Amino acid sequence: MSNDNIQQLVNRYVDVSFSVTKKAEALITEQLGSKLTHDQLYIIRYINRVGSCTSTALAEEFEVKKSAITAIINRLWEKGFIQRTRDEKDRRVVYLTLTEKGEELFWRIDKRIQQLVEELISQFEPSEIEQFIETYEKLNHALVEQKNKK
Amino acid sequence: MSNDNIQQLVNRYVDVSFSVTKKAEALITEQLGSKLTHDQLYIIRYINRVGSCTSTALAEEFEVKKSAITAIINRLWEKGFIQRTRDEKDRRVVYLTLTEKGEELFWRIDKRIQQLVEELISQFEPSEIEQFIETYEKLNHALVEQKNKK
DNA sequence: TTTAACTATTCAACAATTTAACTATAAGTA
DNA sequence: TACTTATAGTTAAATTGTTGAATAGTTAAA
Repeated sequence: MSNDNIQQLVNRYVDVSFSVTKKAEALITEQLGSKLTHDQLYIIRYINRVGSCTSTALAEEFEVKKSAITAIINRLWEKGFIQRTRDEKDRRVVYLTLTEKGEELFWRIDKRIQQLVEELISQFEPSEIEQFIETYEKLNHALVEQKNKK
Repeated sequence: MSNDNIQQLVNRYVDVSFSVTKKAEALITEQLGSKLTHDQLYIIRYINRVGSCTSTALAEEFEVKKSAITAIINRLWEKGFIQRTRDEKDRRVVYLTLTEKGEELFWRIDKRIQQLVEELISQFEPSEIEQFIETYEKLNHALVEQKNKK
């Protein structure tokens, strides 16, 4: 593939992924109200999925330092969305879980997001969506490989 | 499409787009050194493409307030990567352009990014990439439509 | 000419991030 | 057992990006 072609592909990809992310987050902002930031929603979404996890796990998952996680968790804890529970066996470890209030909030926001997505994807063939996400996941895998090579 | 299917698609999409963005930015971080942040690179990339633009245009393009742009531009200006030029006809307007130093920096980083992408996309069929970006652009378009509806 | 609109900036407040230092706990070793 | 090293999490200072409100200067409209 020629340099010009690659240049064009990079530009198209960067533009469209940037634009889509921005627009999707703008849509979701209305659902978040002033209760959560996007990063906070991502964290809550993750904890909801795994049920319970540690700061270290979150830091690895989100590829940031642990102190960054502490800061976000503190804010969510102050708002009453997250609980901290010390492990009795290993007292260094703190397990993070959603409170009932946190679960309820996430459930409500997630439902609204699904409604928005439903409107959106009705315009696509299911096979096109499937192919799109598959290629995206393949790209993700290729990035992991490239990272491991170094 | 059933609710469960939509739920699954949303989850897969959010996960993979988040993951790819993180990993791509991690790869690029090494190229940026301590000279630029990612947002600063996005801004420089845009100005490089259009040649010259205003704060207002950047604020619209990046969907943030003008004061956020002023802050970023100030930092890039302090580092000597960006020039400000007042419009003589309409003295409210300030045109932003890259300095020679800014152009040279962007050129160097962009070249490295292309090399990285080249390694990556060699693993894909050109038609698969083309289809992927087309669907992505279609999604972007659908988001614009949905936004305008409101 | 006065009023309204627009362009950009400043400032205060907050969120997310990194780096470095620190506390507490657990595990390994001599 | 006592010393050392490693791990989990937090704290504090500094930087960056963000919003919202206020402001200065300029242009357009009434």
